[in-house]
Amino acid sequence: MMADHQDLGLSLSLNFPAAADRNPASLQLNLTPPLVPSCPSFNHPVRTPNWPDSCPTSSDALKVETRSFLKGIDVNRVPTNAVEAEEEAGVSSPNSTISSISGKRSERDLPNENDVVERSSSRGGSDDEDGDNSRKKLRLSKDQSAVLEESFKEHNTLNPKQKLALAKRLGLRPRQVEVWFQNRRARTKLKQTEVDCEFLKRCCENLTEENRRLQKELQELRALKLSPQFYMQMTPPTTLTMCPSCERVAPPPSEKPIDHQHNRPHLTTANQIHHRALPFHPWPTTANQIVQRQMGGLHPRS
DNA sequence: ATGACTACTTCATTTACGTCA
DNA sequence: CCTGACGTAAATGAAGTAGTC
Repeated sequence: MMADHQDLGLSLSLNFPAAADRNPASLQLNLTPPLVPSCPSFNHPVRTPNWPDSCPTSSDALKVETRSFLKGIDVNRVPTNAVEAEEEAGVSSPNSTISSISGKRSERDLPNENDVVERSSSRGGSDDEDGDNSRKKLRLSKDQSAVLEESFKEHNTLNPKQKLALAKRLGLRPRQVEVWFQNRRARTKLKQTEVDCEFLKRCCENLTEENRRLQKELQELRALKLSPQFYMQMTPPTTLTMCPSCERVAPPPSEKPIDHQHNRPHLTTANQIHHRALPFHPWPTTANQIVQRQMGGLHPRS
């Protein structure tokens, strides 16, 4: 039932054409969060917005909600007084029920008899007709889920006003809306983690492969070096050098330096100094370099 | 200015329930 | 019908921020 990455709108595309050439099936990842215009500007009244790494992504979670059990039956319709009761409480945090009753966090953390009674009545009051304290897990209707998804696409956190409005609109308790957003954020994060994990796995595989290839190349070069007749014919050993400006491997000294960015020979003097090739360091120093090297080879900027 | 306290939020984790194969 | 797997609503606790005194 769990939708795959695409279903959750977490399809990623890394935009590394060179990598696609190498392994076309491998990376269509896009780790940049999708544009959610209202995300960064979302104004949380109390706390500085804590935007997750990945903003809500797509509407495809809607596709997920197509199971037969939904069938349009709204099992969660609560009497409007349930919403209003919580509205009157003025808050709807996870602890709102308690804090609105006790008024003190410390008391909330130390449940007492009233606590239990209040919890069961406020959380499942309208749901638990039989009056026992067991929580009833209720399915949200297709429509409710759709609206919540739409709202989540706009902003993945809610301020109290939005929460109340949404709850009223959906006929849910604000607490339910809040929990839904909480769980939705968790699902988004989980999916993103899975995608990131997969991506790093691919990076690791590619690095391993590259390492294997380089080891082999090194072995071959050593063999050639030990071969006397070949050794005599060889031009002086060259080390890979890299242009610090354009990050291309520099041509051998016999060749004219090329200005890759403009596809013409480098100018001499000042420009030449600027583009003086430095020894190529095979090990990338930043994660970005790793990714670039993995995906784009030696010259990711091209 | 500073610290204690309160009220509120978020996230991570766990629990419990509904559905399906 | 039973059962285990899975998805998810809800509960819980910890930690953080902001306002007030």
